[in-house]
Amino acid sequence: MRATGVDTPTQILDVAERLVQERGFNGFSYADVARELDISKAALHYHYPGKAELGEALIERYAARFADALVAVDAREIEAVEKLRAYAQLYAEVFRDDRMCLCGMLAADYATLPEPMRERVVGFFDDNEVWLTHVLEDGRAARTLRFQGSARSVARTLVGGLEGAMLVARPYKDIRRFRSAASLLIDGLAVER
Amino acid sequence: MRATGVDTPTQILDVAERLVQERGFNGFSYADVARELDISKAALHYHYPGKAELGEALIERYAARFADALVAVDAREIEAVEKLRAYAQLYAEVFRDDRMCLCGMLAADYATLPEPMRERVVGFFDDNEVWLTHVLEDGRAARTLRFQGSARSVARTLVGGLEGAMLVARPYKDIRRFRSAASLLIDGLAVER
DNA sequence: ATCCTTACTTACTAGTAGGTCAGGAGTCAA
DNA sequence: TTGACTCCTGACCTACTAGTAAGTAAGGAT
Repeated sequence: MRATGVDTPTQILDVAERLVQERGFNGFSYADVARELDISKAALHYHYPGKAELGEALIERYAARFADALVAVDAREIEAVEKLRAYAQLYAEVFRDDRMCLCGMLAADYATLPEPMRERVVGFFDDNEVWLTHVLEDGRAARTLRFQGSARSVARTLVGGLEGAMLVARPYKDIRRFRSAASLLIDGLAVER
Repeated sequence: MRATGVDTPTQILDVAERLVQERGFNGFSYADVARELDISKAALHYHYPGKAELGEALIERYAARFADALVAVDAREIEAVEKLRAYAQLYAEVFRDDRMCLCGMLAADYATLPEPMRERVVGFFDDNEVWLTHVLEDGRAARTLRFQGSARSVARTLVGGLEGAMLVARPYKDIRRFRSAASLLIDGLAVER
């Protein structure tokens, strides 16, 4: 453990996470991470035997943090549309410093990922979809949300829409592009009053 | 020129395009392309001096084909909403055989791209945005489309929404996921009657 | 005092990355 | 029949890739 007070495995995850979110899974190397932390490549292999295992750990931590954030949103006594806005806000926070959603980035790299990573990426999207589906159903039942089609299909459209909004906004380095798209996607579901 | 009747530069673009759309710009190599075409890596360098130039040629051709398709859509005397559906259909065709939109994929790889490629990727999105903005404005004027906010911001939401729908649908290998999201995005703009 | 674990290091491997260069075969016009 | 041009190959280069082998300093347990 070094001066930062953060243990090495965590520091490795922090650096690798940022690199994957910025550059993609095939856009960074063990050497990149080792250089930034000023440790040897072999130290990385000590903590994470291979890139596949590092990738798995990355998704696991990211998904867990996201899941925690969703639980926190649920704990707030707010209307469904506000939960959707809070959900979009999670994405907006990720967008800062030119980062793409980790799993959105890995979805792009999907064809080159080892199988265990693939399963976790899909699991992340499934979890998001389930959470959004519940929020949408609650909102429809409470008549604060209105939409055509199944809650599930709207949930999928939202996940895709927000991931895509990040993807396209990133080259422009303009978070307003993301916010504008997120607002249009969500406001269209709100019952006017 | 070999038995196929297609010249080498075009064959190179064909293979490289598929590889980028499937695996990303950092997920394929000159060796991959050379192996598939059964020519030497040096032959690739003869036609495209470096990966950057190959990438530029890739985007140029892709954007030109896309632009031609948009002109063809415009030539058809159909309502704005049908033009939007035709636009989404262009994406759906790209989605076949596990391909992501070339520029959507390059948007993910954006941080690692050489500057000339970056400019062309942004140019592609700009062109799409402009075309969609015109269609949306025409539709609003003809009262066949209805939406909140500027046509420009809706255009951006559509580009992002469709790119993201492809991105997320690809791990599931399910074009219905894409079609469903595309329908929800576009039908929400149509004036009911 | 010894043994064992943790957390590394240096030095190395085989393989792949993008890229270069000299030259050769085929075509074509003068 | 020579020269120029196009399109290509084989041999090569340097840098980097993920990963491994062997060793070591520090610290706790017995």
